[in-house]
Amino acid sequence: MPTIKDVALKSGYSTATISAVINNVPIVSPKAKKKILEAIEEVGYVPNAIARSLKSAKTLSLAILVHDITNPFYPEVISGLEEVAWANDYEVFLCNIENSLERESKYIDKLIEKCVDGVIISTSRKQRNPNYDKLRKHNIPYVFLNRRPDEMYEDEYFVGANNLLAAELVVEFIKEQELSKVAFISGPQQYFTFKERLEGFVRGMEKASLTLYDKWVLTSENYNEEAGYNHAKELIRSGDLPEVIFCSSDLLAFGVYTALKEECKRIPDEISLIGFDNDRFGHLIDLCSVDLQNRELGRVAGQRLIELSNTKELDANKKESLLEPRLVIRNSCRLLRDK
Amino acid sequence: MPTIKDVALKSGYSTATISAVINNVPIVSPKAKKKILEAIEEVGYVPNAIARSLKSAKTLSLAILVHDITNPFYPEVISGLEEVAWANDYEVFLCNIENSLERESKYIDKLIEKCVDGVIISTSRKQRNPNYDKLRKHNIPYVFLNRRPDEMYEDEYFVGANNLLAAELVVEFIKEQELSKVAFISGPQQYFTFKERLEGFVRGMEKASLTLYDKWVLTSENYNEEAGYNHAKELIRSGDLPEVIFCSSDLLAFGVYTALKEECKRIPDEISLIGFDNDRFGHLIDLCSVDLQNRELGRVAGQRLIELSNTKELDANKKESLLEPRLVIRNSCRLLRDK
DNA sequence: GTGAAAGCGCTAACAC
DNA sequence: GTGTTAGCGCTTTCAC
Repeated sequence: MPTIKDVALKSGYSTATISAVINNVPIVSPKAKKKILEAIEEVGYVPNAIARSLKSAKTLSLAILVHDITNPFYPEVISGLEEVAWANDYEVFLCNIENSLERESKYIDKLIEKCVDGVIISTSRKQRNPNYDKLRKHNIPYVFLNRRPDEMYEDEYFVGANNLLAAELVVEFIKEQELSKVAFISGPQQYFTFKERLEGFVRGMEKASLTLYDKWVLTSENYNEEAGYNHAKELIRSGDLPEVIFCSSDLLAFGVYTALKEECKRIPDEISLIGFDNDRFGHLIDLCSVDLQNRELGRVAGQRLIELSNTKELDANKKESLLEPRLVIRNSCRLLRDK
Repeated sequence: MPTIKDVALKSGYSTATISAVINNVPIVSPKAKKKILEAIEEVGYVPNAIARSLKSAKTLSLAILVHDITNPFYPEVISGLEEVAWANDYEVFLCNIENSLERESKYIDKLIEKCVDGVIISTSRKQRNPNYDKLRKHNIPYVFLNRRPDEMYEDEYFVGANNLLAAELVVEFIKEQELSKVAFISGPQQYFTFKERLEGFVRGMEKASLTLYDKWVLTSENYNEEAGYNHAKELIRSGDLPEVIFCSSDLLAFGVYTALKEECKRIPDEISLIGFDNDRFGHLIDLCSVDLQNRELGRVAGQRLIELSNTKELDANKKESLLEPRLVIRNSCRLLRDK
C-alpha cells in the first residue's frame, strides 16, 4: 500500500509537508497543497490510522460491553452510541460478555492492548469487581451505562434511567386504574437496575397506600422470558392471582404473557400485565410498559465518554445523568375508563 | 504507560528477549523467562497492540456493516460473528449504515484507514457499487452476508440463506394446509434477498399449481412494520382478502398483524399470516415463519472472513455458502388438522 | 513555506 | 540464548 513517502516522491515535497496537508495544518502554500492533493489521488494514498495512533496515542475507537446483544434493550442503546461515535469520528467495538466476569476481564485486557479511547460498561454488578480498575490504571476512561456498582469512585461516571421514579410511576398508574392487588416480578438483585426497580416498587406501593404482599414479590436469578414464564405458571398454580403483574423487564413480561395465554387467562380482563423497558416489539401484545429512552441512554453515555477521552474529567453535574422515564399506556393493563 | 523498554531495564534483558517471551517464541531460557515474567508483572506492562500492528500489518479487528442494528435480524447475526471473532482473538467494529450509500462509503474509508483485517457486508444492493472495490484495492478481504450484488467477482464470497427454497417451502406448506388464495408482500427489489424471496414464491406457486394473482403480489420500498401495515390496510379496504398473507420479512408481518387486529380480522380463522426470518419475538403473536439460522449465518461468515484474512483465498466450495431454511409452524397459519 | 530527522512501541534479521 | 539495530508509517520539532 502506498505510504506518505510515495506521495512525497511523487509530489516532490517532503513527508512533513504531506502530513501538514493531510491534517489540514494551514501553513502549506496553495500550489504545494494542490500538487500534493493530486499526488495523493494519483498514488491512491490513504493515511494509516495505526501509524497515526502510535504517534498520537489516540485511536478514535470506543467499545461497549453488553451481556447479550440479542436482548432488544442493547441494540437501541448501541444505535445511540454509534450515532454520536460516528458524528465524532469514532468507531465502536462490540463486546458480548455473556454474563461472565472472566470474559469481561479478558475483553478489558484486549481493549487495553488495543488502546481504545474509552469504554461503555453496561455489565456491572452491584458489587464492585477489579476489572474496571485495570482501565483506570491504564488511564482509559469509562462510563457505566444503565447498571453501576453500588459505590462509585469520585472519578467514575454513570448514565442511566431513573428506575426508582419509573417504578413509582407505574404503581401510581396502577392505583389510578383502581387496581390494588399487585404482584411484582423482580430481576436478579445483584444488578443495580433490578434492585432499584424493586425499591421503587416498594416505595411506590407505600406512597399509594397499597398493601404489599410478600407472596407476590417474586425474585428470580434471571430476567428473561423463561423466568417470567415460570413465575406466572407458579402464580396460576397457586390459584391466588393478583389483579396486576408488574414485571421489572419486558422480557419477563413476555414470558408471563405466554404463560397467561397458555392458561387462557384473558389480558386485561382477568389480569393486567405491565413491563419495564418498552422493548421494540412490546406493542405487538399491547404491552403497557415504561420507556427508559434507550437510544438516548446510548447517546448521552457516548457523549460523556468522548468528552472524557478529550479532557479526562467532567463537570460535577455530569457524574451521574439520569434520564426521565415515561409511562407507555397500552391495553395489557385494564384501564378505569374501559370498565 | 510502561513499554517493553521498561521491562528490559527492570529485568536486565533486552527488548528482543522480552518480545520473544511475550510472543511465546520458545528460544528463551527458563530462568530468563521467569525473570522477565516477573518484571512484566512488577512494572504492569501490557503489550501495545497498535505498535504491534504497525509491524505485523495485522490488527485482529473485523467489522460488520449493517443497515440498522435495531432490526432484530442483525443482533443474532452479530452475536454469531462475535462468537467466532472471540474464539480467534479478533475484535469487531459495528457499523450502522442506515441505508445510505454515502455513509457506507465513508465507513469503508474509515475501516481502510484503521487497517481492519476483514469486513462483513450485509448491506449490498443487487446493483454493484464501487464501495467494495476500495476494499479489494487495499487487499482487505470481505464477505457478503445475506445480501449480495447480482454479479460477484471470482474472488468474492457470500454466506446467505437459501431464500428460494425457503419461499418454496412456505408455499408448499400453504398448499398442504389446503389454502390457495395467497397474497405475497415483497420487500424492495433492489436487494438480492427480496428478489429471491419473490422468485421463490412465484416458483413455488407454479410448482404447487396455485394461481398467482397480480393484485396480490405487493412490492414496497421498505420492509418494515409500517410498510406491512399499509399494505394490509389497503388489502382490507379493497374488500378482497386472500386466505393467506405471506410476508417476505417478519417485520412486514408484524405490521400486517397490527392492521388485521385493528380491523378485527381473526388470525388464523379469517386469514392466515406467515412471515420470513423467524425474528426473536415472532412467537409472541404465534407467527408462522421461516428460520434462516441467523446466528449460524454470522458464525459461518466470520469463519470465512478469518480464513480469508489468513490465506487470502478459499476453496471453491466455500465461495458461496447457503444455509438450509427451516419452516417454523405456529398458529398464525390455519392448519388443516385444526379445521 | 518547506525539509531533515528523531521517535512512538514493537518485531525480527542478524551478529555474537 | 541473548543483544543490537533497523524499520513499520506517521507526526512534529527545529533548522533553514
